[in-house]
Amino acid sequence: MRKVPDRIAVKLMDAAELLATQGLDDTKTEDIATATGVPKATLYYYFSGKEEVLAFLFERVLDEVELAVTRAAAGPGTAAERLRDVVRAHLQVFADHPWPSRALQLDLGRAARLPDIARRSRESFLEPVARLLAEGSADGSLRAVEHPHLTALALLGAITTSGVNAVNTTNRPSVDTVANVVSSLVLDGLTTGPTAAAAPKPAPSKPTPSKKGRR
Amino acid sequence: MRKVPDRIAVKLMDAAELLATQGLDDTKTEDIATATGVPKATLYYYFSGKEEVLAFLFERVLDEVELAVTRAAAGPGTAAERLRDVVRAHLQVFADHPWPSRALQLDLGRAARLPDIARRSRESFLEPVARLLAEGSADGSLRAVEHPHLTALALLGAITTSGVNAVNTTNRPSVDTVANVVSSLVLDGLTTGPTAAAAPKPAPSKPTPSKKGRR
DNA sequence: TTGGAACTTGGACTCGGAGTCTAAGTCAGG
DNA sequence: CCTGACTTAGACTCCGAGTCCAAGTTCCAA
Repeated sequence: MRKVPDRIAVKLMDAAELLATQGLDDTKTEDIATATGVPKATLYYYFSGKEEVLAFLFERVLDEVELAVTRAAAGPGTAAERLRDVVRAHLQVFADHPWPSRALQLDLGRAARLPDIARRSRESFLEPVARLLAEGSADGSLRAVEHPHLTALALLGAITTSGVNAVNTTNRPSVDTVANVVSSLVLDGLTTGPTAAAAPKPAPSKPTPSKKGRR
Repeated sequence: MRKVPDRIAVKLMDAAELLATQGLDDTKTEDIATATGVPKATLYYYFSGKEEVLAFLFERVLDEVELAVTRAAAGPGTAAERLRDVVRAHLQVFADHPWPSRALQLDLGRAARLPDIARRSRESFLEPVARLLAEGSADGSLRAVEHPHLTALALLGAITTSGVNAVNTTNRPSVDTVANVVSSLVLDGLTTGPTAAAAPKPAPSKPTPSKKGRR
């Protein structure tokens, strides 16, 4: 893939709406050409085909994510505060590029091969965040986690899924709303105070057959 | 789509490995025919094409998810405990069907249209879980959340992403490991104790420029 | 200024594979 | 048996991805 001129790159980001609404394979190369105003032959001059166009979008978005995440992770404040920033920054990228984000969610496997996806998400998100978790454990703002990489992966899922799908609901919530929901989910947890949380497994926990009566 | 005989359904679940490794469009209908032993003409007798085969896999997996989630949510114990069960049960379904799960992650947009995906995940997961959150707030085992639906969505992302991708790493972690990571992430949160968590927004929070010194 | 290299584009072409169709079966149940 | 649902091989159509080329245009370095 040759270096894509800005003129074309911008138009492609716009044309992502097509890909997001129709899906990649209901979109002919000609459709992309028509929608962007970039002729088919020119597209083939820069890309090996449709999929590489999607791959290009993928890279673009991921580049922004990487930048945003790295920046937020390196910011001021405790690790916990920076983790909050990371969540918000990541969601902001999706909000800035709703169509490419959706197109990627729907045709992820055609934007890149699995090893590339794995590598990219590792470098752009998982490792920075795993590092942040370690720092949080060191500065005391976060508890130590046994599997930082897996934890980061779960967090990535929470962010991407809520980020991409929130765009799609009838009354789209603001980035701040989504960011708060996710942050509060992963930082504060769902259990009430330390009471329940502090006791992960006090006993084999019989099914608590007693207090059935509600209210 | 006619009712698919079990004989064929089983073979298709197996052939999902093809779809997961090559992707749907590097897999010709003939390949599926060869891999499953079900001739192309027979496939077309039951399905309108490749995509409907994937859609069939999609439905199958989602049916199991729905069953597992509903069952876990209706089990005994506090809402918090049941939420833990929901996480584990959902992850177990992915572990039981690693190939279909991966195929779906990679070609989600070809397995179903966005509205269908939204509806299915709403019915199978989001609503049961949102209900569970409400119950937890009622029985005191979970704190009240402002956006239960969004929270459930984030949780769904955490589960699916970690569930599908954990399968793929070199040393695949056990379902229990992943379940514990996710549960502890969303139930206990990442912050240390109630200190940080208890103060969501005490003030407009200036960037805390002071305590820069670590340790 | 000029030469050439990189870029741009229209339009014609090939070709693989999705999906259709048919006709010859097989099988189950009434 | 007879009927209708299912099964299958194989030939066929047709769309659209990707190739190719030739005629430009732009840009830069010598």
